[in-house]
Amino acid sequence: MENAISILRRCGMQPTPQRIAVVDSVFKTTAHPSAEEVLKNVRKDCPTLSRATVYNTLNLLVEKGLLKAQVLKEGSVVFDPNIQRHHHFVDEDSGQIYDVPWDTFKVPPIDSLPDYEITEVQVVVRGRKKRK
Amino acid sequence: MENAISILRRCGMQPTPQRIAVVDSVFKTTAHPSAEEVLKNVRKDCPTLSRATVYNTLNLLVEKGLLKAQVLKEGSVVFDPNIQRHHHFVDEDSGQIYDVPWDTFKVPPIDSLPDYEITEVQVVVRGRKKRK
DNA sequence: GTCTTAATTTAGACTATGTCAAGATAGAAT
DNA sequence: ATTCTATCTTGACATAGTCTAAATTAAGAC
Repeated sequence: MENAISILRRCGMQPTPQRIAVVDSVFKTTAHPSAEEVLKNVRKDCPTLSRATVYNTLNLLVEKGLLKAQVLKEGSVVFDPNIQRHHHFVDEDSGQIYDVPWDTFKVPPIDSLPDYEITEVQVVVRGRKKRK
Repeated sequence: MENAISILRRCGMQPTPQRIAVVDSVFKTTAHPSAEEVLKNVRKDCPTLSRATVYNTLNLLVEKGLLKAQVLKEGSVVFDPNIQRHHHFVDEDSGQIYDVPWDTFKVPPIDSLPDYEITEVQVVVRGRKKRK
């Protein structure tokens, strides 16, 4: 993983200890954490970290395009460091979210919405583990 | 639209005035309302309707399979009376959600997750109106 | 180093969505 | 009429997220 400090520098954010900790937490996982989960994780090392700082940092990173906010599960937005286009699989029992490679599905270009600018297309697959 | 009373009867729920009003509101629209929006709508006619009754009724209808809960926008689940499989387009500015016919996309069967039971597959398209 | 200013962080208040339990109410059955 | 069950309401609670004002921290000028 790229250095947290250089990620922050790259988008013109001062690399404070709080931000470094948030970036470390969210960029080193593929678990699609919510802001509250990031807060809980980072507070283990940095107990005074405030909720507002986590939300500010994550939202700034989304604005800068280094992180993608995804609406995939009930109750909270999750954050995805994978900004290449891809699909998602959601385990409806555990809530776990997995990336699905882009070329798993052939999504044709959308020509039927000429006065809209399409910002995102993805296939969302939901399912649960079979019990044998 | 099918009669609200018969919708309720069909899934073994007593057709009380509150439930009839909720069913009327959510089945006669294609606007994908949230529970809070349903509450607000129905309260115009039935001001004593409680929040819990709306949530109970909507969740019961989802359990019975007459309504589908969709996680498509930040902050709240929306309810969709269209239970045939289809895709969705989300206007990221207005928050409006539109149904997209199933055969707009060719989604191949998913063979790569043999120990999962797939409960839902849909393409989610997001975009915003072009300003000319 | 000190001062000034700008950026950042913090705590806490606040709002919105959603759940839950306890009591009140209404219907149906006897 | 009485009982049993289903439903509804109120209000408390939980969680996600935003906002603000004050405190901290860092940066730049001198």
